[in-house]
Amino acid sequence: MELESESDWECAGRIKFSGEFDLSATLSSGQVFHWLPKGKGWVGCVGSSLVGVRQSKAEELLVLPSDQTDVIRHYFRLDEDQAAIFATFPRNDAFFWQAVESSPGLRIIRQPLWECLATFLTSSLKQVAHIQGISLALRAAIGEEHHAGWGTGFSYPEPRAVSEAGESELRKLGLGYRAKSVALAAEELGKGNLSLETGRTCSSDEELREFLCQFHGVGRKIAHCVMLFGYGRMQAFPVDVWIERILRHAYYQGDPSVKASEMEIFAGDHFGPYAGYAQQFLFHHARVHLGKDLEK
DNA sequence: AGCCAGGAAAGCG
DNA sequence: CGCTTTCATGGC
Repeated sequence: MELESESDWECAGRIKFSGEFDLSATLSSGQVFHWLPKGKGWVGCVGSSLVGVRQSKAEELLVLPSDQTDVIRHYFRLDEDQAAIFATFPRNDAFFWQAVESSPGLRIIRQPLWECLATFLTSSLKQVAHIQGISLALRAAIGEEHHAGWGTGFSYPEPRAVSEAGESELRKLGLGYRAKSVALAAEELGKGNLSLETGRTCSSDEELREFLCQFHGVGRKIAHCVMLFGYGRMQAFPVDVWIERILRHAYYQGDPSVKASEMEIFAGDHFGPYAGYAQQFLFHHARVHLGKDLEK
């Protein structure tokens, strides 16, 4: 089955939701890196479940197998009151709303914690296309293969499996110097005396960030990515090179002396409790629509 | 406080 | 085909 014909989706589950949602844009927006387009939809794993998803209408998703609809609804935050979130954004920021308008259907995904941490550890100083390649190679080499009549996919390997593979194996998969960080984190978590679940109980964002920064290779940027895409801390605002460029351009008249730390504070202040959500619009807009023009 | 290694491929001309 | 850049961090 190539998921190309209507009959391939006949037994799919159906999710009706309200608000803006763009499946393709969300899966290609640099928060998750392993989904592959197939036929009219996308195939990938959510945790250890192989899932096929297709946007059949503006406000409808088809899900294979049909018993994964709840998982997918949760994964893409389709149960959230999006209008209420949009209402928290600053109304008088024309630049920001232009970024929203260019892809209003972007949503923040709720990712499993370990694969989120490991993936962003491998993402440092790499391009999205490259992270995708490594991410898939790692899953295919160490992860578990899942089959369905309509497709195949690999789940992200558990910490134990990554730790057993070791740093040298990860290097062979193209992780470079990042292999050390991933191997160390896998070792730490595989032993079982430390769990990422502990982070869920942190009462403040600062506490959670400090918890995450204990891992080798995790600084503020990666911590904020895991907080936003994994823990659902919607105010976490990762400042990477793209965000730095776009904020400098839009809010600081291109002033090169403004530092990332200052931008972080400004963002929380300016965009509010869903600053991380706002970041995703700005990031996507910077990459897709502005690109090189931003340099000047 | 600022600089630089580390590591590989995509993205440019 | 070569050169630069790349969703950073840790250590000096």
